[in-house]
Amino acid sequence: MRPCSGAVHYDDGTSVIPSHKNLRNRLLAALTPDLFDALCDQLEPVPLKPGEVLVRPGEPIRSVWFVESGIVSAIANTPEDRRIEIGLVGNEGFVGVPLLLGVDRTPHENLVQVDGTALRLTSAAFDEAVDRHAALRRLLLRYVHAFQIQTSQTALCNSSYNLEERLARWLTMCHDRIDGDEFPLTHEFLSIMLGVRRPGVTTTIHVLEGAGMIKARRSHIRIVDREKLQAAAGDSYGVAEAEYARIIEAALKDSSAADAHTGLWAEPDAAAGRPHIVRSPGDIGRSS
Amino acid sequence: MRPCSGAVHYDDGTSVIPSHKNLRNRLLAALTPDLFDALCDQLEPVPLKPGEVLVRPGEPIRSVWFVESGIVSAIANTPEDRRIEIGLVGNEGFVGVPLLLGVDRTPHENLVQVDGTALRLTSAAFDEAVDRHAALRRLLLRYVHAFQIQTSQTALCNSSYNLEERLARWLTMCHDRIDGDEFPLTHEFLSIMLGVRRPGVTTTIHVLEGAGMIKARRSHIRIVDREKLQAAAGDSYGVAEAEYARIIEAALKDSSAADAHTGLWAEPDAAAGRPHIVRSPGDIGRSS
DNA sequence: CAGTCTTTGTACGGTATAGTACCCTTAATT
DNA sequence: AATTAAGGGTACTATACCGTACAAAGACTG
Repeated sequence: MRPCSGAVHYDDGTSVIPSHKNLRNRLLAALTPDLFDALCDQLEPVPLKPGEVLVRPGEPIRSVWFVESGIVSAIANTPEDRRIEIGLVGNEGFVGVPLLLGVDRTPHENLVQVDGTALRLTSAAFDEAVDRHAALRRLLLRYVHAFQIQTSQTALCNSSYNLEERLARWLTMCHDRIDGDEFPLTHEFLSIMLGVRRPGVTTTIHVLEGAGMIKARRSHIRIVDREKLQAAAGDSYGVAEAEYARIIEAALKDSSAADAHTGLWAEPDAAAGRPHIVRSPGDIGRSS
Repeated sequence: MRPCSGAVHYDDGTSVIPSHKNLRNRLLAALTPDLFDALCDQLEPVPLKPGEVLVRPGEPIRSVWFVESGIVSAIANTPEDRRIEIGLVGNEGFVGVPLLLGVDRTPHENLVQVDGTALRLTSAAFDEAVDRHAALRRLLLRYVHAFQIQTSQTALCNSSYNLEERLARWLTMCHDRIDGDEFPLTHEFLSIMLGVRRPGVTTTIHVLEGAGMIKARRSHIRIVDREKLQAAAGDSYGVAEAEYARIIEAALKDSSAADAHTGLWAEPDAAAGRPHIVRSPGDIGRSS
């Protein structure tokens, strides 16, 4: 197995050369080692800094990012600059979906929310890879569907769930995408994402905190009782996560290990060299 | 040019055998005659009846529908049966996007809203066609992007525009997808689509009617002043429509007529045998 | 340590929409 | 023509959230 072109530096000071064995991105991990090898040389490990804009509205998308850690927001906006978050991307997905669909730019935006790392592929290399490898293309297109469902569920939540439920959903979704139980987050930022007033976020956070679900520090939120938090989200959480599990993860279990025909690898996590919590969205009731 | 396997019956009593010359679906019309011919035999003209459910949540999608006339809603829902519309499909699109993405079912629903006709393709025939014809696949994937933008904009609207703007947007979008200026529509139905109370729709319709934008009859709404209506929608209307124009329509104009490489046909409307209004979404300020 | 900026806490009136109830009109059915 | 159902109009209170303002607390900066 060939090493990739650079090292990924983790928060704890360790760094690794990405290989199929220590991948944290679940899409890449689902590829067969052969297929991953074919991509490996072109994948460049890059840090994701909070506030960094990966995709700017109306400007050509130059790369795709397979998120290894951290969280990236997808944001819709209007000419008069109203904005709202329409989806989250963590290590279960990738940023740059329009390129896969043959579109070079989009009116939307991708913004790093929680810092981390990604494996970056130039648009040219990506185009070539999906053109050449049907298994890769098929897998990523399934992810497009999953993301479409996430967007739609966000739309539904924004209009028929109250702020408490939506905030609980959002925090639960973040929790799915990070290691550990705490992440940096200001009320101001949250208010933009959820499309509500900032003081509204403050008081709602107090409600969740009062119920013992979370613990808020300045610029940080820690998930204390994941189960309760998810219950507070109600049915606003779950549909999109179940769909991801069905079409990305369950599909892997169906195929035999390293099935040459599908090009997908059956048990990515079993081979993971770096220990990390396998945080499956929809893994309901997981204890922290 | 081979005729298709059946006839399409229009409301006015006429009926035609679909061919590339009288297509009303803008995606199919964008294909080269050669490519359309290859599909033609498998396209079955079917009526779309109001209330008909084309895609049921969680059940296998058996066909795709290229809409020729009428309007189909895409609806998101939760287990506890909250629902909201996340997009409209008319003759600019097709129903059954998940199949293109390699997914056989979806938690969402597709419901006929305004009656019309479609050209239906079985999922097997569709799979084979997109597998064989890269030009078709590329075109339809671009539509997936356009639809994703529409969904996202809907999400944005639902949370940051008031009912009057959203209703104006919705009616404008319907107007883009029908012939003429009137379509059947109950307040009850609208209230479900927009995720609001039925009486709220009634009073808001009165506002738009009072401003001379629309005329409401029992179960029907007629667009009287499209320009004003669109202005009332403000920036809630336009982003998705501009994106469709950019990636589907503008892309056609860039390529030369019947460009064998792209497989797309440059000027579909120039060859249209049946006269109909070319109603381009985003054709701002068109007079009725 | 003082100054300054960011983030968070709190308050208060204002408004859009929810929830509900009830009645009237129009259309379809017999 | 009488009956029934569907669609639409109106009214009332309730509430979730907005807009705004301002102060307190925490975190950097010289």
